[in-house]
Amino acid sequence: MTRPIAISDSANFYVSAERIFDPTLRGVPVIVLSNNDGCAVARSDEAKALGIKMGAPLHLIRDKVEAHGVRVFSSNYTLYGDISRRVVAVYEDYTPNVEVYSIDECFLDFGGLKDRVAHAKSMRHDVLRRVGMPVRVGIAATKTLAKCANDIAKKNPIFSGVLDMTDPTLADWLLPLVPVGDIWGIGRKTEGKLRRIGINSAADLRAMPLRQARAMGTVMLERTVLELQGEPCIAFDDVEPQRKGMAVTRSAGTPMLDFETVFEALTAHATRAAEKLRHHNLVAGTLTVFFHTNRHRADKPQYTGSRTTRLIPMTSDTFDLVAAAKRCALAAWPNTGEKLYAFTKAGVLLDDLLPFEQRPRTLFDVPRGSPRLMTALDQVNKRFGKKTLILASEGMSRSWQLRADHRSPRYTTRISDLPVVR
DNA sequence: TCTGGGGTCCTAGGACCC
DNA sequence: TCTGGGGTCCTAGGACCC
Repeated sequence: MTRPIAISDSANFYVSAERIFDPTLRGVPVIVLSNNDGCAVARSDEAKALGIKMGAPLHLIRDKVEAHGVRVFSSNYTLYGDISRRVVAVYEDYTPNVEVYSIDECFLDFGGLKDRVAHAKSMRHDVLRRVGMPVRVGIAATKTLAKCANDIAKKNPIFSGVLDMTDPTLADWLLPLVPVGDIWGIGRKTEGKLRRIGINSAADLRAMPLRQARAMGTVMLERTVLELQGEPCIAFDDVEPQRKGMAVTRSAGTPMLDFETVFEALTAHATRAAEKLRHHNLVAGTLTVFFHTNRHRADKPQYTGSRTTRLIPMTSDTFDLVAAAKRCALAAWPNTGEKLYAFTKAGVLLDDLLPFEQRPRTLFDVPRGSPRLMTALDQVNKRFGKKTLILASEGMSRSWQLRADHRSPRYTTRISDLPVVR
């Protein structure tokens, strides 16, 4: 038999992270908003019970929020990232192999254990005691089955947060309980297709002929069927893969009406992208810029601008990226009258990433950009705080900057954010 | 008034080659 | 009259994930 895999995920991760430091949030409805305070992306159980859906726009649920005194937070990624690292550190005490899958989920190698359930339970208690984060664990022969087990444990308190579904007989009993749309890898479109032919649960999908799965979906659907049958197709992978692209995109707090403002935002995004590249010791070969108007406003003029350019030689230099972004933005700018469009979102995408050492050299490999200046820039901004040194083209008005009206203190990473106790 | 951000993988189809 | 076949590479777009 293959090595059992566990997946551990945090309950309502962002909300639980907020609750660690503010006990008054426990037992009451809490939501955490997406960037720009747009949508609810995390909800406490109490908020879910009020009927607040995942991704609900704040302006559409305002009444409910006010009527029930829902506590509202802007997202505080600095805090969540730090809590996530602490949770992973506990997992690492319980298994030699951890695959960090997302900010709140890890796959764990649970091979060679005598009593997997006891092991998972003590891990769970330890995460709660040492970090304050409630987690749930699903265990099975494949990743997809482990996700199913986790889903069942989440919805049925009888399992106390741990379900080991390694036993096939148990899987026979439980898989009919998992709706087909809740299976890992089955999204809205595929769910629709499957339900139309009478496949409604994980047990149904497991029984689907492979050829039919391949024909209806892609190899991905075929793989999902095999995984449900207990045959691993998605490898356990605890080495971080080489990332292929990165993006910095933001909605604007207020609409951007002219080129200067859009370019200020793009300067900030390209600057941030360059910082991320240097932090990972990467260079990029392609840069794309885009900006668009509000798609939810059919009554307003719509425009999407987008241009891609090669970066030769490949670079992580802020000045190079900002210059390339400006060329793209100018080329994509609408040549109609100014201020016709209200742009609400802009972004910089980088592709063809390579480790700096593996970059292709030009004939004479003339040093490009200003590596020492970039090092100095990064050091100053690290020591004196983000955005201490910026390019002038980022501007000072920051009218495009996003809203975050409800952000909690960065309790674990910024001393000045800590509340003063008298 | 107000609707997120950052990823991965797969496929189809076009361009190009011999 | 009759006009191949089989590759590779690249890109755009779809679907999915959290």
